[in-house]
Amino acid sequence: MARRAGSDGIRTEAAIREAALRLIARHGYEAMSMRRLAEEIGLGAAALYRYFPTKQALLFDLLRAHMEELLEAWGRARLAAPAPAIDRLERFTRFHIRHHLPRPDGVFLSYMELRSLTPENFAAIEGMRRSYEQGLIEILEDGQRDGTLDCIRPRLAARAVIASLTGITTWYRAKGPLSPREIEDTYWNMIARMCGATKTERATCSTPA
Amino acid sequence: MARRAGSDGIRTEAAIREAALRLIARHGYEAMSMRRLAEEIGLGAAALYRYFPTKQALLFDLLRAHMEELLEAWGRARLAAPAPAIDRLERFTRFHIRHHLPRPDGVFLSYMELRSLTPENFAAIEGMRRSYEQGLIEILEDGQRDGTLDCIRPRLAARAVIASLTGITTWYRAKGPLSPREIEDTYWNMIARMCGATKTERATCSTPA
DNA sequence: GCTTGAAATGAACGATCGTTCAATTAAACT
DNA sequence: AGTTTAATTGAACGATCGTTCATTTCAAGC
Repeated sequence: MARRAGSDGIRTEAAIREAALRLIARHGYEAMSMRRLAEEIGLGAAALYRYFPTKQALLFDLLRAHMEELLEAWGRARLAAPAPAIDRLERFTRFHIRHHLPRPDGVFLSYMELRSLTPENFAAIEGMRRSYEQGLIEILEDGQRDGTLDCIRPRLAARAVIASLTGITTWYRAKGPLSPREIEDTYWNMIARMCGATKTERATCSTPA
Repeated sequence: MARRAGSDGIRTEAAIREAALRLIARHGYEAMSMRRLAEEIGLGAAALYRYFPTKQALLFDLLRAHMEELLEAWGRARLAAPAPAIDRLERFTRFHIRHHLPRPDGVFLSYMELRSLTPENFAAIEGMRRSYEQGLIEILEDGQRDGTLDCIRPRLAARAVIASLTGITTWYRAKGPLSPREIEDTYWNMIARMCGATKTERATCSTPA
C-alpha cells in the first residue's frame, strides 16, 4: 500500500528495526510476536517478510548492526591520540560510555539475546565482541610496557572494566541527577585506579571531544 | 503416579525448580514451555500445576529464592569481622564471588528475566536487589569515615563493583584455567584500588574461610 | 483387603505463534 | 492512459502455547 508518500522502503526497514529493538529489549525475543511488531508500525504481519526473511534473521541483523556500529565507531575514535597507554585507556573509557549511553536497548539485546541466536549467528556476534575486548586488552598490556598502567591480569581487568562500564546502561536515566560527563569522569577515575595508572593521576582531563 | 519410591513431593518440587532454572537461563522465560519443562523431569505438563499455580508464579519463585539465598548468606557472612571498612569490602568481594560462581543460571535469570515479571513481583525483587546494593554502599561510606577507603561517589562505585563482580559468571568455567581463588585475589586487588584502599595494600590475604 | 487422599495423567480448550500465498493496491515508468 | 513493478493485505496452515479437568494410578492407614 505504501500509504505515506515518503515511504521508500528503506524508511520502513529502519522503522521495523527501531520498533523491534525496543520491543525485544522490553519483552524479550520469544515474547515479541511478529504481529505485535507489525502493528507497532502500522503494517500487517505479512509485510515484515518483505524486509526480513525470518524472525531469527531480524534478531541477528539487529545484533550485527549493533556490533558493527560499535567496532566502526571505536575504529574511528582510536585513530587519534597515539602514545601513552593511560591516555588510550581514558579514551576507551569515555568512548565506551558515550557510545552506549544512547543505546540502552541495543546493549541489553546484545547481552540478553545471544542465547536466542543460531550457533553460526552466535559465533559471528561473539567474534565481534571478542575483537572489541581484545582492543582493550592490548591497551592494558601496552600500559605494562610503557609503564603508565599496572594490571596484574590484563585479560581479567579488561572484562572487569567492560562489565562495569556496560552496567551503566542498566541504571542510567537521561532525566536522572547525573550528567554523562559526571559519569564519565567518575568511571575514569575508578578505572584508572583499578588499572594501576601511575602517571598524570591528577591530569585526567585530557578529554577528547 | 509417583513412580519413584523416594518421591515425596518436596523432591519433585526441587527437581522442577532446578530444571526450570536451567531451561529459562538457556532459552529464556517465554521460550521455555511447561511441556518441555515437565518432560525434562519425566512428568506430564499437568503435573506441574500441583506445585506451581502458574508459570509466572514459578518464575517469581525462582527469582525470590535466588535473592533470599543471597541476602541470607550475606547476612551471615557480614556478622564476622567488624571494624575497618577495607576489611569488610574484602569480605564482600570474596563473598560475592564465592556465592555467585556456583549459581550462574540464577544470576543470569535475576538479571535477564526481571522484565518478565508482573509489576508487583518486579517491585519485590527490585527491593531485595537494592537492599543488597545498599549494604555495599554503606561499607564504602564507612570507609570514607574511618579513612581506609576513598571513593568519590560511593553509590556509583557500588554499582561498578557489583557489575564487574557479577560479570564474572558470564565467562567463568569450572574447567577453565583460573581457580576461584585466583579470581578472588585478582578482583580484590582491582576493587581495592578502585575504591581507594589506603591501608594494608599488601596484606590483602586476611581471607576468611 | 478396603478405603482414603494425594500424585499424575491424557485429552481438550481457546489463543497465539511464525510463516506462506494468492490476490490486491499503490506507485513509478513509458 | 496503460503497463509494470513494488508494497501490502487477509486468510489460512500446522504447530505450540498455558491451563483446566475428569479420570486413573499409586502409596499409605486401618
